[in-house]
Amino acid sequence: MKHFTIGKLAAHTGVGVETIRYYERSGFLPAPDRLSSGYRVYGDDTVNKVRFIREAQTLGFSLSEISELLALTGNPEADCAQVNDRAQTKLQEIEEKIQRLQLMQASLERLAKYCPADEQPLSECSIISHLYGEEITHDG
Amino acid sequence: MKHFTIGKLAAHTGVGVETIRYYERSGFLPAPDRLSSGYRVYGDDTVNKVRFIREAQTLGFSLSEISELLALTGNPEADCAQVNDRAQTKLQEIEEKIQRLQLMQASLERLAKYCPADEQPLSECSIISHLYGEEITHDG
DNA sequence: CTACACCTTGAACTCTACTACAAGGTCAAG
DNA sequence: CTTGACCTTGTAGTAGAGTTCAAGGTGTAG
Repeated sequence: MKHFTIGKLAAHTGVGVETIRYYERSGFLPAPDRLSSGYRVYGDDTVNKVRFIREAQTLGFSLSEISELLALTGNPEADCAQVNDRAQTKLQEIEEKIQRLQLMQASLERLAKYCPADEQPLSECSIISHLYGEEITHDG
Repeated sequence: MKHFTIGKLAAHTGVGVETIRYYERSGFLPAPDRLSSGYRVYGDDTVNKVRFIREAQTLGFSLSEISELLALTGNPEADCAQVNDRAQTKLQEIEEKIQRLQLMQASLERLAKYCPADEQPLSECSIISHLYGEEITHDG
């Protein structure tokens, strides 16, 4: 197991040193071991943990939701029934997000299709009307 | 076209009156027409616009990113090439989000599978190790 | 043994996205 | 023609997620 100071951890994950301390302060990362000097020492598992946090954030999970995801792991006191239960809940949330994104995707694709790369009036080129089902009439 | 006061608009979209004024102040919604009394009057298109904003927020888009999405629409000065271009960019972002969510989904599903509803030590039940490719060894 | 980058703590500051409040005008019901 | 819900503006406060700053300790290269 490699070990990192906070600066190396920050460099490997692309976040600021302050952010990592903030995560610790806020309970999103466990308190690491310390050197005699007081410096924090992290294992490479923490690199993955931090990357996971950033990943999940870009997907619309708040830090406290990410905590719940992280809580599915690493707690040897919890039993599998509990983990399984929470995993199912999170899976539903993820499924919903995917479906909504796919709706948005389909709408944008339709928009792009009806807005090809030449000049046309754009009054009907609305992602919203595409999303909310008002039929457009460009082909008339 | 139905029309709404700010209160009705808020009720129809599930957001607060203050939030709608905040959206206007911040340029995410256009300034609506006013009655002689000064009351704001909205058309039902605004209902869809506000719903779209909330939808997109839960999908991890910030308000300023949502602005960009909304800017793909409703501007009769813009030409289709421009709209098409930006739509493609946004489509890529959406595609990435979907792929990451699907990765997360697969990991959680694997986690749930290896953590069935009976008691086991959870040391290996890590969504992170599932995501970041460390092979687990429950079947040994 | 002195630079200088990197570490420590704690507190203050910033930005985003609201949310609440104060002081007052509007409008429909009784 | 008053009550009370709903509207107006403007300002201030809050929560989440960092970010910056001050004052000082650590560690290593020259």
